[in-house]
Amino acid sequence: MSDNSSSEPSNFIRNIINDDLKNNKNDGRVHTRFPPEPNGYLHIGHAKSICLNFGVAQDYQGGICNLRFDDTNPEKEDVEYTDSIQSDVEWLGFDWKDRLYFSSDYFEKLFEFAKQLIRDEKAYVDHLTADEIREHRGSLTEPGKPSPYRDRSVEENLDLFDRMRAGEFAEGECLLRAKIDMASPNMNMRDPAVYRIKKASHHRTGDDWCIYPMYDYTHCISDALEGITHSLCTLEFEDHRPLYDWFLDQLPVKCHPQQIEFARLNLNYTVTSKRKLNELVTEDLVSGWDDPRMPTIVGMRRRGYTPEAIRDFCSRIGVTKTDTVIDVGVLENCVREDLDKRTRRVLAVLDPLKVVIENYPEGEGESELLDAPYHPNDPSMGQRQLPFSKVIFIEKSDFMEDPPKKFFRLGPGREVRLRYAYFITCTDVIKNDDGEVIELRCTYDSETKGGNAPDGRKVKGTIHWVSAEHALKTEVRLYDRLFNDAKPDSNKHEQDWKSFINPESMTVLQNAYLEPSLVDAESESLYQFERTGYFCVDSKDRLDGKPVFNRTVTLRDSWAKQKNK
RNA sequence: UGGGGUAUGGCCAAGUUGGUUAAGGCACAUGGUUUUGAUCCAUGCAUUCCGAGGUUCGAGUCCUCGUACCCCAGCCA
Repeated sequence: MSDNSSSEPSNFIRNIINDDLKNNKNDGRVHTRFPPEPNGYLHIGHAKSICLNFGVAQDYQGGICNLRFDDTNPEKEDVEYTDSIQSDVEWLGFDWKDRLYFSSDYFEKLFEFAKQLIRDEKAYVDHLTADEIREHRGSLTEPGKPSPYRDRSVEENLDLFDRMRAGEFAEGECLLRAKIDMASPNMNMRDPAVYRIKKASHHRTGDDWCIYPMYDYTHCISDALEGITHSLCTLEFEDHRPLYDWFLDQLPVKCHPQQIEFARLNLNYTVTSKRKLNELVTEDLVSGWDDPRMPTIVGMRRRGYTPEAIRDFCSRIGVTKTDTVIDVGVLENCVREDLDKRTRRVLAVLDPLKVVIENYPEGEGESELLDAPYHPNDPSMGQRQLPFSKVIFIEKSDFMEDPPKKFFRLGPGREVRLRYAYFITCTDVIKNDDGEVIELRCTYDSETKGGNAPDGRKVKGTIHWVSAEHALKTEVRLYDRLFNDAKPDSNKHEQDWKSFINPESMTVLQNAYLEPSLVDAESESLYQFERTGYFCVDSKDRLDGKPVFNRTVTLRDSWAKQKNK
């Protein structure tokens, strides 16, 4: 196995692994795992962990990464989640090969190990109630007190534990605890629970068990059984490391993985707590886990984010132990960067303004086809033909009756270029009774076909358009950030975080006119609508058989900045 | 003095055992190219590394004392 030689930036975890390799620790193996609990959908925060665990493994020759479900709490878990998680990890571009594991597969071994702990007088069955246990635990500044059941005999404990498994006790009546140190300054070491009674059926083991092992006990042993070398987890488990090590030190396992903690991902303007995401879904504040505004993998996918962009994002933000908040703009920028090179450009008018070209031939069938490349900087993407005719639509925002000095677009008497078509000059403005501009009259210069004037005259603005008679009219959804506040997830907003939901996070346009080539756009396919943004075909909804488009992200807009000055 | 962590520009983040000019990305600013006010290209952007002392020829890197913030009292993970 060789040192990390990829282009991935160095980070403290890679440095540790490099050192381990140098010292021939773990016989030169690098073996990680991604260990989600199947109790919800994966989100951008998980993507960071996935990219780290799978990424680190694949950058070392022979390195491997397992997918393991930490499924020790049947009340919260479900196959819906084991399925979606696998599909998400796969979509992100990672492959666990034949190494799909479940902690529940180790239940029998875990049970035997627990008996070993009892025999070694390292665990006991406690009959205190949950409240009593809390009282005995002490506080952050005061030591705990031992349970009166702490010194039961090995025989009694063994018997009681067997009877727990046999279902002789009610939930909460008793539990198995590790016997460590009730006075430890580390709360996790004050005789933590090892097994509790839950008369719930498990999504994989059904009703085989009525006692279930706790995370701390299960996780380290699962890692050891799988031969994991580096067990990467988030910072809040730092205090659990002594316990992780304690269990493995007591038990006859040959492998003792090294737990290394890194900071979880925080993104501004978004929430990533499972509880909150769940609330958004159950309270119908969004359309589901895959609502394009959700920071879930399925949501981002439906929004048009690509695995490449998400992976790039994860590598850009780095891996450290510093508690930070990443600007969501970084993610959006990764998406723009990836989409810029991979999408075909098309013309789409989202907020239409009718334009009649008065000197263009009139009548049925009076139209022509204009060549238009799919990507100005990448000829290999080919081209299509755009139908042009007397009546077209342009973007309302591309016309101003009284334009400021730096406005390059259309105005009374002004000339602009219609992309890949002709120069047009606005000759008349038609308004309704409310004074609202409802139609423009223009003339075109037939010499400028394709967009260049033979006389060499220049035009400042180029705008997009769509032929009215040929346009594909369909639904386009404009998505924006779900929250207005930069920190909806902070403690301060524990109560009112939902009040920061951006009322304009989704705008449905029923009146969008797209170039006709888009009728056949495939589900999930990505485009750039020139001058407005990147869009993808929604994977679920259609409108009268026609594709519906979701805005993935806008284009950078220096004009908008200019305006705000 | 409960315990465990973290502090490098607006946001991230390199900085292998102290060695000479503090990487890179994002953002921002300014110019150039451009039939997308997009892309692309160029340039600029920390006399300073939470603070104060100290060691040293030399410290972001070592020592001391402070300060701020995060995590921990589920039979959740």
